[in-house]
Amino acid sequence: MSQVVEVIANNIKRLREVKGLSQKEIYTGSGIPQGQYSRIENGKVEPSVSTLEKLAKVLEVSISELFVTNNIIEEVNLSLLEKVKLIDKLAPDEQQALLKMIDLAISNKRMKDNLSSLIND
Amino acid sequence: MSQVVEVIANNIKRLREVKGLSQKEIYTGSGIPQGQYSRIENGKVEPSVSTLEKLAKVLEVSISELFVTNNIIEEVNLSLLEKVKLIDKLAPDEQQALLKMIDLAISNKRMKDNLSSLIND
DNA sequence: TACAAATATATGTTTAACTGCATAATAAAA
DNA sequence: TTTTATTATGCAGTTAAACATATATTTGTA
Repeated sequence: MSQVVEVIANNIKRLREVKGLSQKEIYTGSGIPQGQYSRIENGKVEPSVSTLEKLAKVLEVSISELFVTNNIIEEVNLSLLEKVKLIDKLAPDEQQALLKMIDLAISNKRMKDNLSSLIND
Repeated sequence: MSQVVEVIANNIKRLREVKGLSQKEIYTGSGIPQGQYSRIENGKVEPSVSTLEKLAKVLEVSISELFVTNNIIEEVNLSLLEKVKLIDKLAPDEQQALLKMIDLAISNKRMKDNLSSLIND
């Protein structure tokens, strides 16, 4: 079974305990059958997205929180984020020009990567 | 179909396009059958977690990013953010050049804003 | 332009996995 | 031991995954 299944199982259990909820409160509150919840918390099954949605709701968290502990915001370098906000405020033509340059640099990099993989493989 | 399905579909498509990847690059790179990928990007199915895992990998994001809707990040232009993040992958000299141009454009805008406020106030 | 070939995207069908219900096994309490 | 609560499992039904096939779009060439 996937690595993620275990992560999900642990996150659910952790969140449940942190909030002082019993298993019963979770599966009754979420409408997930008890048997299924048993399998989920034991990592015996890979829950569907809609099931995770129900669980996130009773646990009062976003679905994303069931997958990882480190949020997007932590990954993204803040100054970069500020920069993005600023670019967003530029005049359309300036914005376009910048984006074109970025695209160019990126596609150029991709070409290089493809070439090197052709050579090395 | 669940609300989340649409969110996922949109996020995947957006990330793919921002990174300048074709559908083919995604489904070959992820090992997801072409037909299934078509249905996913069109929001016709609710992808399993392990499928999302594969997609997140080729898109070079965490699974949680496939779910984002109401985050602080939503204030900023998501596509723009992804694009700027790609700068990270470039060679240092190219990176610097781009960032300099961005800064230039931004400071240029500031100057304009300051001037106009001088004039108008 | 017209046509063919190639590429890209969408859909029909079978197989495998999760869900939901029923039931069983286990543990706790009286 | 009997009762009750809690957790686990067997099985039918539903849905996504995988494979095969079809449709649509793009590209190349005369």
